[in-house]
Amino acid sequence: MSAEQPAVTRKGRLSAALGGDLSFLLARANAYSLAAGNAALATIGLRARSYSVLALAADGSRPSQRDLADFLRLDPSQVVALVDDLQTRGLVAREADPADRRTNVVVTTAAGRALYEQARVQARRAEEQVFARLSPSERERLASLLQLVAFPD
Amino acid sequence: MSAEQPAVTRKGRLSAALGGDLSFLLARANAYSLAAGNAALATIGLRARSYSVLALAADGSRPSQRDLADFLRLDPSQVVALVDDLQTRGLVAREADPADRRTNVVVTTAAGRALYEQARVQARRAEEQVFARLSPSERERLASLLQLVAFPD
DNA sequence: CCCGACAGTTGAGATTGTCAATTATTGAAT
DNA sequence: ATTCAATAATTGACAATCTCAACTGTCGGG
Repeated sequence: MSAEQPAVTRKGRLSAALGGDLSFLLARANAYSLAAGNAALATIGLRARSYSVLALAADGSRPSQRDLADFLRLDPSQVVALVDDLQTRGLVAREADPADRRTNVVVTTAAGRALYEQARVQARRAEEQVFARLSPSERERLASLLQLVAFPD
Repeated sequence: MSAEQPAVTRKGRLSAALGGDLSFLLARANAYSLAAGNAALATIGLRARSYSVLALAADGSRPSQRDLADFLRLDPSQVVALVDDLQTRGLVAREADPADRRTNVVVTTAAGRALYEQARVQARRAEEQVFARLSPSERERLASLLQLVAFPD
């Protein structure tokens, strides 16, 4: 016990109402994670959002914009803006889907892949910092619990 | 196993890049939680944000706006807008802090407490739905892991 | 008394979330 | 073959949120 805290701390007092609220904890943890991610990625001109699009495009899975919208839980119109931006910067390209002419497949350029490699390092750095207090096994446990919430198939 | 899924599902393919990324899982889980919360609270004219302010004001801890900003991880100017709104609707009031004239203490009115009781029911309903796939002990485990991330004292 | 720090407020601009409407295309049912 | 509901992408509009800078009044220490 540190000696310089009041008997009832401010955080302690406020925790009563929302402190055990999973939704609140999720929101606050996410706020930290987002802030750290954006800060780390700012050095290379990306935001968490654009990084996630770049990452999905970079792994060769050839996602459609619809795929991206579903997976990232974004409105399709947001994906348009994100891909527009990355495309203008020469990091990704829209390719026609031979099987369906309505569909655009998003792929990375060489420059996009190169930047993604750098971005990954930064993203990892941010994640390391945000989840520093969790052991590897705790991180796995957290991931599998979050999976159940994030993918309620 | 349903018969109409391709051998490699779309989700499965995309999961490769970000699927194990704690930051991404956090973001996606939070998106669900926020959407469910806002939907449930919309019936009584609140959003997750205003609900959280109301909740903190309602439990008698007499938080200052600074306390609210820190706890909810908001910019102080956002708290101004939130309290303005709740105050205009007669749900909370700003009280002078006798110990520090710079500080406003946010308290609930009778109407605010009454609405909060209704809101709590809705918030619980939303939470129940978002975390339906977690057992009580899994929820506790998740909460304690998130605490470490959300409050990195 | 002075002065750096803090609480609250205002205002601005960027980012994100949400929704409606439009075009081109698809796939399925006539 | 033709029609038609559903889908992918896009555009546009608007609300909500985030982030920052500047300003006022107050506090607390030197």
